Amino acid sequence: MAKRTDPATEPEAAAPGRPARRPTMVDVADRAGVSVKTVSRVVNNAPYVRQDLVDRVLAAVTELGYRSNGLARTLRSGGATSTIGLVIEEIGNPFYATVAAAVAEVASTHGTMLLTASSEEDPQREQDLLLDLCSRRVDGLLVVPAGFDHTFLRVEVEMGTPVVFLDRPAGGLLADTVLLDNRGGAEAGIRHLLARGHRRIATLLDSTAVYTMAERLGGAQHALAEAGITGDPALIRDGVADPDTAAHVTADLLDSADPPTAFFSTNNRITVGVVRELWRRGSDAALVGFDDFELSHLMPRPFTVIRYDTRELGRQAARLLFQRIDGDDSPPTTTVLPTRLVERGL
Amino acid sequence: MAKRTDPATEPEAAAPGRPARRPTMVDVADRAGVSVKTVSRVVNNAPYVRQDLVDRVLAAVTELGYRSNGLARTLRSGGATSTIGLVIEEIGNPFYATVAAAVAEVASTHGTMLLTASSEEDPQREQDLLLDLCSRRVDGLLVVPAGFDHTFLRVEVEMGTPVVFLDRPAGGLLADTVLLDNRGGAEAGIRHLLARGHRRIATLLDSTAVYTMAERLGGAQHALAEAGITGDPALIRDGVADPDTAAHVTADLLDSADPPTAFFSTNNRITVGVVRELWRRGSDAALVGFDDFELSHLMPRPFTVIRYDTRELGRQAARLLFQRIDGDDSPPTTTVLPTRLVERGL
DNA sequence: CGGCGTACTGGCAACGTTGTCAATCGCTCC
DNA sequence: GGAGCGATTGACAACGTTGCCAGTACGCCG
Repeated sequence: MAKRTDPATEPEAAAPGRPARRPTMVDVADRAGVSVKTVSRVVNNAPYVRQDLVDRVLAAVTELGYRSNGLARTLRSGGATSTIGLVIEEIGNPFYATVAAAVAEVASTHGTMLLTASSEEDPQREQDLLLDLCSRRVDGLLVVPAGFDHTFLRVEVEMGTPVVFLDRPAGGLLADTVLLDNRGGAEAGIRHLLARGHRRIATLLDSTAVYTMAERLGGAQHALAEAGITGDPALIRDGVADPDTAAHVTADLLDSADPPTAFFSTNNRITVGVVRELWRRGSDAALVGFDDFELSHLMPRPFTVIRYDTRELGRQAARLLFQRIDGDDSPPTTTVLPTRLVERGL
Repeated sequence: MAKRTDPATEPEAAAPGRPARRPTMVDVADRAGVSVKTVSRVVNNAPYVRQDLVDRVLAAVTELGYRSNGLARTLRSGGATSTIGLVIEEIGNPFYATVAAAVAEVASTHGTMLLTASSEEDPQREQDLLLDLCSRRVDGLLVVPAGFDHTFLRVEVEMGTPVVFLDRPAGGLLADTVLLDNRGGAEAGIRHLLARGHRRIATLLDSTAVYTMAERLGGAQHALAEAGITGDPALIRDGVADPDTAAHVTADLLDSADPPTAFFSTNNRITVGVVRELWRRGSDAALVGFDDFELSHLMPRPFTVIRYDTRELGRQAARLLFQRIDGDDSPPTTTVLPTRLVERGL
C-alpha cells in the first residue's frame, strides 16, 4: 500500500513525510482479533474485559501507535470537551499572563485545558474569537471584555456554555462578573495623599475609554470632591499609554506654572514613567500608583501603591465558571475584589 | 415541540438552567424547509445555492441560535483542528508568557488557536499533557521540554503531528529545535568581567539539572579556563532558586575570607537578589546577569546584562511549526538565537 | 428537437467513537 | 435440574457534519 521502503531502514528521526493514516479502533480491533467495542472498553478502562483480551488490545495499541480520537469521543458521547476558553487583551501583558496562570491552575484541577486568545481590544475580534470558541464547544468561557455589547453571547449561555466576565463588566448581558475595587482603591490612594497635606494632585491615565481607567479616575475625583477640592482639569492627563509618555507628561506638569505636589498614576506602566522622571529630577513630589508590580520596592525612589491580588481575580473567576459548568444555575453574581494601600516612603 | 412558555416572557438574563439541546443542522433544515446538505452549503458559503434559500437558512440559523459544531466538522472532513498545543513550564513566568504571546501572534496569522499547558517541570505531567494534546488532534506541538526522554512522541510525529522544541533540546528525538546561545552569552559575560580585571568571579545558578543553567555555567567555566583561571568551587553556588536566596548567597560570598570581586548571575530572579544585596551594602562588586528584564535599567544599581529576544524565540519556533504543518518535510533543524551583551555601569 | 453544459438540490454514506441491547457462558441457588 | 445471575463480548445505531454522486430544471447550441 505505502510506497515506502522497509520501515526498518528508517532513520532514527521521525519521518513526518510518511503519509501514514492514523490507526483507529477498527485497526486495533482487527489486529487484536476482538471487536471494536472491546477495544473501546479497554482504552477506557471499562470493567468486564478478560485479562488476556486486555493484554492483546494493549499490545495492538502500542504496536500500531494508536491514540484515541478525542473529537470523536466527545461528539459521540455528547460529553464535555474538557476545554475552557479565555479571551484576554494580550497574553504578553504581565497582568493577563498572571490571570491566565491562575485560571490554568484551577482548570488543571478540573482536568481541563485552556484555550487562550487575545482580543487586542478589538470588539469585532473579540466576538469572532468567542463565537469560534463556542463552535469548538468549549465547556465555558472567561472573558475580559473589549467590546461593550455581549448580547450575542446570550444564545450561547442559554445553550449551556457558561460565561464569566473578569476585570470589566459585560455589556448588555447579565452574567457572572469578577471585578476589582477600582473606585475604592483610587479613593484610598487619593485620601492617603490628602492626609499628607497634598492639595494639587495630578492624575495620569491611559484612556478613559477603558472601564478600569474610568473607574479609577472616578474614584480619584470622588475623593477629591469629598475633600472639597475642585479638580483642576489641567491636572488630569489622559492618553498616557506608555512609560515614556508618562515621563514626558510628568515633566510637563512639574514645569508648569502651578505644579502638582503629588501624582496619582492609574496603572503600573504609567507609574514606572513617573518614577523615572521624579527620580531623574530629584523631585520630592509624592506618588501613589495603582497596580503593584514585581520590582516596585526596588525602584530608585519609593512610592505608595494600591495593590490587589491578580491571581485571585483569575482564580475566583475560574472557580465560578466551574461551578456553572457543574450545573449551578443560581442567579448571576458580581464579585468585587478588595484593593490594599501599601505605603512606601513618599 | 418545546414545552416552554412563550420565549418573549423570558427575563433579560440568560437562563443557563434551560435544558436546551443545541440545535443541529437537521433542526435548521427542518425549519428552513431545505435539506441538511443545503444548510451545510449555506453555513460554509459554498456556491450554487439560490438566494432565497440562503436567506431562509440564515433566518432559521439566527432564530434557532444555531452554531456549527466544529468537532463534527473536523471529524468528518478529516481536516485540521486549527489548534496547536504549547507546553511550557509555567504561564505565570514572564519568560514563558512572552514566548506564549509570540506564539499566539504567529498562530493567529494562521487562523489557529493556542492550547497552553504548564508542565511544572514534571516529566510525567509533561508526557500526559502532550499525549492529551495529541488526542485532541492538535495540528502541531510546541514544547519547552521538562523531561529528558521524548521518544514517546516519535509515533505522533510519524502520524503527522509535527513537534518543535524550544529553549531546551529534546531527549532521544531528532526534531526541530530553537535554542538560545546560552554558552556564547555566558562566555561573553565572563570575558567582559575578565577584561575589567576581575579574577575572582562568583557564579550563582538555579539548578544544574536545567539545561539552560548547565549551559550557562559551562560557558562561564569555559571562558574562565580560557583565561587560565582555575575555578574556585566555593565561587559556584547552585540551588539559588529565588531572589531571597540569591541575596543570602551574595551576602555569604561577600563575607567570606576571600570574597569575589564580581558576580555572574545565570537568570533574572537571581540577578534581582544579587543587586539588592550589593546595593544594600554599597558594594562595588561587578555584576553581569543573564536575562534582561523590563525594569533592569531602573534598578538602584547599574549592572551589565546578557540580553536576548524572547519573542523571537517563540516566533521562530511557531513559524517553523507552521512550515511543518504546511507539509515541509526537510530534515529537522536546530536554530540558535544570538545573545547580546548590554554594558551598563559596573 | 435532441443533446449537453450549468445551476442547483438532496440522499446516502462515512468520519471514529460510544451507548444500548442482545447473546453467550459458567455457575449458584433453590 | 432449570431458573437466575454475573461476567463477558459483540452487533448496531447514533453523535453532527461533509464528500460523493445522482437528479432536476433550465438555457443554448447545432
